[in-house]
Amino acid sequence: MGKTNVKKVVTRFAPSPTGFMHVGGVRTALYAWLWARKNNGTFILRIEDTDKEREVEGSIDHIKECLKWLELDWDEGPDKGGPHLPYLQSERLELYKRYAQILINKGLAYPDPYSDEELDGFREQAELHKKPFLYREYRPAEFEKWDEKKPLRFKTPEIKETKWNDLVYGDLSAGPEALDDFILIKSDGYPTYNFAHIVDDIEMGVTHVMRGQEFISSTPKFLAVYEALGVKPPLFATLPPIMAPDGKKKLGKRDGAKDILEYRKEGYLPEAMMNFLALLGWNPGTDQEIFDKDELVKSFELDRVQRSGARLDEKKLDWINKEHLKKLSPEAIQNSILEWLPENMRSGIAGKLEPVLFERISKWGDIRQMAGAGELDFFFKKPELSDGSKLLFKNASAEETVQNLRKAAEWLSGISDFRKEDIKNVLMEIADSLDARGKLLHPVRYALTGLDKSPDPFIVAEILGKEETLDRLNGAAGILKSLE
RNA sequence: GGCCUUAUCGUCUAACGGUUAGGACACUUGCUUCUCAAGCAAGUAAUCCGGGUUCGAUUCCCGGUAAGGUCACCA
Repeated sequence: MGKTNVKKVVTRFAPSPTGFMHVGGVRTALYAWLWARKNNGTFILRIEDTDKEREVEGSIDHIKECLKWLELDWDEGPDKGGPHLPYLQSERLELYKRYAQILINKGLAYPDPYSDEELDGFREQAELHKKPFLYREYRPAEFEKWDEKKPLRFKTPEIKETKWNDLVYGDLSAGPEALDDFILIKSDGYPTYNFAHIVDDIEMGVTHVMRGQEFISSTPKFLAVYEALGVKPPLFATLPPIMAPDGKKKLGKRDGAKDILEYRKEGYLPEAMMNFLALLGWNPGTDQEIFDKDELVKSFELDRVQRSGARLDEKKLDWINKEHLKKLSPEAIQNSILEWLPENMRSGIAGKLEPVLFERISKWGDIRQMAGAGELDFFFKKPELSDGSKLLFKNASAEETVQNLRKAAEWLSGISDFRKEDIKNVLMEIADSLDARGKLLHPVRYALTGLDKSPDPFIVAEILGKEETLDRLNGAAGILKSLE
């Protein structure tokens, strides 16, 4: 063994429990997890619950549920323990006060004497003069003693330009405007994010901090605190923003960001989601696009993380999901079919649906719209053929389509054992007598399912049974007839 | 408004300063199929603009422009 001077990699995911998680947060978690796993390091889950106002009940469970779904296992954190207990910031208040005291003793922290109104006034002035608001310009000449009732501010030791290195963005810098006397401890006794995360990252030995690009502008403040504390800062890896699918704005809950667990409901595989998220802002530099978990861990590199924002493209997700579905073993599909079905379909007819789903999944990699979006409903109730013209195949006339549907119904009624093989034979026989198979098969499919795209009409007919099948075919013919 | 970041097909992206600017998704077409979202084959489509450095810029520098972020007792 050589020297082990190289510090063990420690990363963390530190969400605040303020509601559901969307792809943005989960991608940050994924990258931190990938980097830890790739380096045989430690991945910590830490809950940053220092804002009592915004806290949403159940969020912590939700966060854990998301990580579990994607199999992002944490080595330290809630439910798991570890050498740095507790992992909820709200239970670490004494620690933050201790660190605050260090700064006070150095003369680098002081209580804020101003009222909210006074501060608002300062801000208005700044805006009026089209200048950034800088609290330090109003810093009191002499510091009072902190009574723990007033907010405690950091006294920026030196106003200067800041330069630092980022693992993703390279050399970064910011002007002196980025430095200000920000709040360390709020008047309610809780620390701010700006302070708490630094203390915890130090205490927990975090070596790599991954977070969104919105933190670039506050990094100079963080660095000033590290310096004041006399601690070497960790390495920063800033992640590019994820943009909303339509607009150009950063993806946020307001503009339709989805709860990540919605995707689970819609039938996406966790591995597909992981694959998709990994590629949203990173690429391996090869043509490979489909990765399983192990391949991702192996291939992931911070220096191939993208710098520009990426738009969320669900079409790509669909494709990746399909590729993963097609790779599933028959056993895995078999075991999962019932689970993927909507709850109201799991009993009764579900047994009959299994082969349909099985084929659909293994051959087409298709489950999402089948089960998730309720497009299996046609098995349970007659589809509404609201637009009768959709029964027509390309340039087929209504008249000939009515004839074809009637002929199909008539011929099918002659089958005694209503099985998909015979159904297919009969229908194909009629179809082949026409110029285009589509002129028969399309209207039959649409009459039975109300969909352009569906499982094959033969097995659908078998499952529906003879009576229902004939009923739907004749019904569709009737609708068309009335359109003429 | 200050500070900061980013900029290659519609989208995600590749390209030691030298490539017919590559791949994937989406789209279109053909074949096959079961009419289909699978498969196979093909096609359309991009270096934001203007200067500079260089024998040569997608690539380096400067300036515009555009987009995003940030200036909270939110994280």
